[in-house]
Amino acid sequence: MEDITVLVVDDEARMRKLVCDFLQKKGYRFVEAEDGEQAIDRFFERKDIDLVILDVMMPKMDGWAVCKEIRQYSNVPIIMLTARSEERDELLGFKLGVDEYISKPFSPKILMARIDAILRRTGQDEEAVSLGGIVIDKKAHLVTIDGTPVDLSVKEFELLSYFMDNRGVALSREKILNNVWNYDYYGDARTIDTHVKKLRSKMGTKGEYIKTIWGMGYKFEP
Amino acid sequence: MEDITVLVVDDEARMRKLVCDFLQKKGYRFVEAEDGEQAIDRFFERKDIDLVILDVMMPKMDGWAVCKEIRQYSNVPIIMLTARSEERDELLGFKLGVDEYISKPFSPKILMARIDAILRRTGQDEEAVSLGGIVIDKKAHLVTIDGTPVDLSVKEFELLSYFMDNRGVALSREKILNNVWNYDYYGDARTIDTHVKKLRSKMGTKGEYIKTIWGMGYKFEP
DNA sequence: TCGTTCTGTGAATACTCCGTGAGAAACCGT
DNA sequence: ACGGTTTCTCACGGAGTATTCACAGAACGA
Repeated sequence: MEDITVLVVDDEARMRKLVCDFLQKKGYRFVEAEDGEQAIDRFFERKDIDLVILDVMMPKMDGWAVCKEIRQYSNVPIIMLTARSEERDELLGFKLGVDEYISKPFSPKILMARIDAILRRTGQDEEAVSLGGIVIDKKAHLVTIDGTPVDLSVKEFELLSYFMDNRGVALSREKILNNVWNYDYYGDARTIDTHVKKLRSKMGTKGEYIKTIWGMGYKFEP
Repeated sequence: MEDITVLVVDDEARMRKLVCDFLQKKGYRFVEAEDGEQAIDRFFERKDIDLVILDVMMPKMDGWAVCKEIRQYSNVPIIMLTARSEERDELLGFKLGVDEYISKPFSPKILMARIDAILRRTGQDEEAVSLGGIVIDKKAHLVTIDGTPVDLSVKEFELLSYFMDNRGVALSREKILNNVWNYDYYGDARTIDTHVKKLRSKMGTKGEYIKTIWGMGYKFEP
């Protein structure tokens, strides 16, 4: 696969190495973190993490806490590594938005199979998303509306992309800033508005898909 | 478990009945469609379908086409029923956004287990609270009464949300202020009344669900 | 019944938030 | 370095909302 980056979080170096070796063999890129805090830092530093593999038991900040924090701002798929598969933990995890569980010890084959399945399911390596006549091809960085290509800047593209990944969901400005802009970006609130304006105008009639929710933010709804 | 509606699409009446019987036993509501076109109609007629079970082989419009069409506008989970599990089909399906495959013949137990798993995973039974014809979807920031959407301001939305989370509980003005407004808000007591008034009027007949408790506060009771 | 207390209501006011355009700043390829 | 493009900032006007207030009328208790 091309350019899929996986964040591997585990306090045991041996375990990290094991997982990373297999990831490398499969052609994925990876980033390591040895505790929860580092994981959060790494995740928000880089904006291109496509999948997180997370150990539950860790010093400083355990896997649940990391998961919760990440979920505040991102829908990135998360695989949890647990020492044992306890039913209770699984329920907690589902609430927090964990996508998959693997209990140690596991065979790397299983891990890789799950990774593939999740990426396929969440469409990280999908070619194009199509919604109500709007086709957005992340890989080609191309957008067409009803067949005719639309010229978007990078920010506009990312904004539209974020909207389309979250259709029907009310998105606060804060959330949009944290996802489309850098995590630590503290700019003017009007910035988003300006980009939304340009997007809307470039989208023609379909610009109405981007709805304003007064006092709240925006929502994309085809 | 409450008020989950499943759309069952299959051209064989026998198969539909089999699936629906089990759905009913599990307490799910269901809608049937016997071909692709009907499926699309049913799906967009009602806006409350939480899950689609879709046969691949059908006259007029096959399962793939239905899936593609639905995916243009909705992220609803889709389970595909296939005659055989062919690798190629699975790949196509994943691209189209199919959430799960089950190949015929299958045991109803398996089907039910998958349904539960998917609903849990996609969290369709979270977030949206439904009471007496009023559906409030916090994620989409959307309220519908008997199917028709109602336009609420943010404050009204939060107030209704608070009421619905505390149905049957007598709520003092102080409590409402502390929960819906900032806890350091020291405004006029009439403020709440005004908002309740607007809420009631926007809710039509269902406005009566918000009952006044004289000398005390309000209570929401569908 | 009557007075008191509390609530419903409509209008007026104060306020917050959004859309917009112009321009500054950063970025990029040449 | 230069010109064009993209991104960001800012201030303003208008739209939409929250809050206040005064008053009428309902509920309650004596």
